[in-house]
Amino acid sequence: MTSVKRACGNCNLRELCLPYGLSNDELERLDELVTSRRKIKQGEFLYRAGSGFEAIYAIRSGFFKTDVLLEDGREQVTGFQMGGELLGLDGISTEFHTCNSVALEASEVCVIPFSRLETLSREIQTLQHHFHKVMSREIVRDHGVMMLLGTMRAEERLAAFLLNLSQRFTARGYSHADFYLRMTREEIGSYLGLKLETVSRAFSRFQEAGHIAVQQKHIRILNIAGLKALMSHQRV
Amino acid sequence: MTSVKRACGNCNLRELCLPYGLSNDELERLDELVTSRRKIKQGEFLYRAGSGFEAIYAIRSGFFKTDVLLEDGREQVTGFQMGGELLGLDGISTEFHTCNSVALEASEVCVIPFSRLETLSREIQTLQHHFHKVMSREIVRDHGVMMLLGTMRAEERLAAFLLNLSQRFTARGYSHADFYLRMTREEIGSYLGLKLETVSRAFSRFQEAGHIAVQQKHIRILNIAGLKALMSHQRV
DNA sequence: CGCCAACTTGATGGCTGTCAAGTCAGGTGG
DNA sequence: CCACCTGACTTGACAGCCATCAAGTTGGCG
Repeated sequence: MTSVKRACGNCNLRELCLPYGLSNDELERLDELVTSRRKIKQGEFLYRAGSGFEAIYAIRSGFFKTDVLLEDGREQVTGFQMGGELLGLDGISTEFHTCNSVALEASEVCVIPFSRLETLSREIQTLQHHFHKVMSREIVRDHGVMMLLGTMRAEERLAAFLLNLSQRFTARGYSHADFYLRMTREEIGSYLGLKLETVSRAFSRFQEAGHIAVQQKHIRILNIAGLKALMSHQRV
Repeated sequence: MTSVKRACGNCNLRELCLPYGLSNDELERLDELVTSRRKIKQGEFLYRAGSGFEAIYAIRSGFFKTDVLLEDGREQVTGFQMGGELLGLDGISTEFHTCNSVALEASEVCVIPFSRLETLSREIQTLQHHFHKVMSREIVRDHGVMMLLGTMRAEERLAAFLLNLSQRFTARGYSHADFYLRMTREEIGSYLGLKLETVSRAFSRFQEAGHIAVQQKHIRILNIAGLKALMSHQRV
């Protein structure tokens, strides 16, 4: 844990994160709340299913996955998170986390003590409303994943996944067409409800079709329209 | 629309709904906010994807489904909702609803104007916290559906679905083992990522195995342990 | 340099989708 | 009151997508 001054005011992710829309005065009050950061090494847990819930976390740098485990060992990756996104919202419900959060690369998060966030959002309407929007956005995102898992075929799922990543990298100022995957094929597969071999085969077919260039985790998107077209095919 | 006094104070669903945990004084203040109700006939929309968001809705009686449509016509049912549950949380994010909400039987909902709910939850900490819990619970529920869609086989999905319904009926004072489905096989299938024929076959197999008795939409659970056991089988 | 995890590719099989035909139940109108 | 009609459901046959099993390749790291 490290402590910081001006956590949010100086953060270049603030437009993607909790401080969105706050005035300078309000930002300062949020800064008083976000006083500690945590560094997480690759492979380490930010929190585990079953652990007590006290804070939510804003990703300052790095990349995470969240997953749920069934008693029999089956794993479902529920999401991949990057800078500016919030982690831990699942814990509010029961005061315990219900999923695991694992860093897929060396990362740093801002710790946001939840009860203090609630206090502050009782005082700052903008903050309150934006927080509600963030939670709602997560629900909408989850509906998109259900759609993906419930109705799409393997190649559609992977195309949707790549387009989603591309879009989020763009929003953070990175290339939309050239990026490194932080997760393994198995983790992609778990997220998409597929086996790693199926993911690998789909990558290969995309490459053969000239839609992307794959070199292990290095992805270059060559034909965005081609990927988008893949998603409008009905299940035959 | 009808107007009411003492909307929540007299409602027997209040322990399952938004008023949970409020004092009598606080309940009265919530009652001032929940002043109108809406009756929805079977098959009618409570709201549609794309329509403006102004309020969330608490189900006073009846049964709903929510679904998302893809441009090419594919439908994903994202949930089935019953008394005491909140509808419309998806709309907070963008000020527009992102899914459709359809009554599966004649229903009645309490209209909760959202901006007024935010105002009140800035004043009543208990309400604020409980609302956050409800949103978080929805996120956790969605993760459960992802797990179901991503890792479970057809019979496991249907068993999980029946057990979930049973549990929710129990919480509302109905029989856990004898109930009527409000949705069609096709809607169940959409929710579970299966085709209606597969749902129908799974029902038949459950019946042959003596786990349930099916007569169209009338379901009797004969062997809960048998259903639960179905869910612990690894994908072969 | 060697080891290991991650990945790719091929062969095969099974679960579930698809297509088709038939059954059932509820509602309407004569 | 009953015949008819329609939507919902069931059941069977078959096929295809993806999982499984297996073997080989690549790249990173000690």
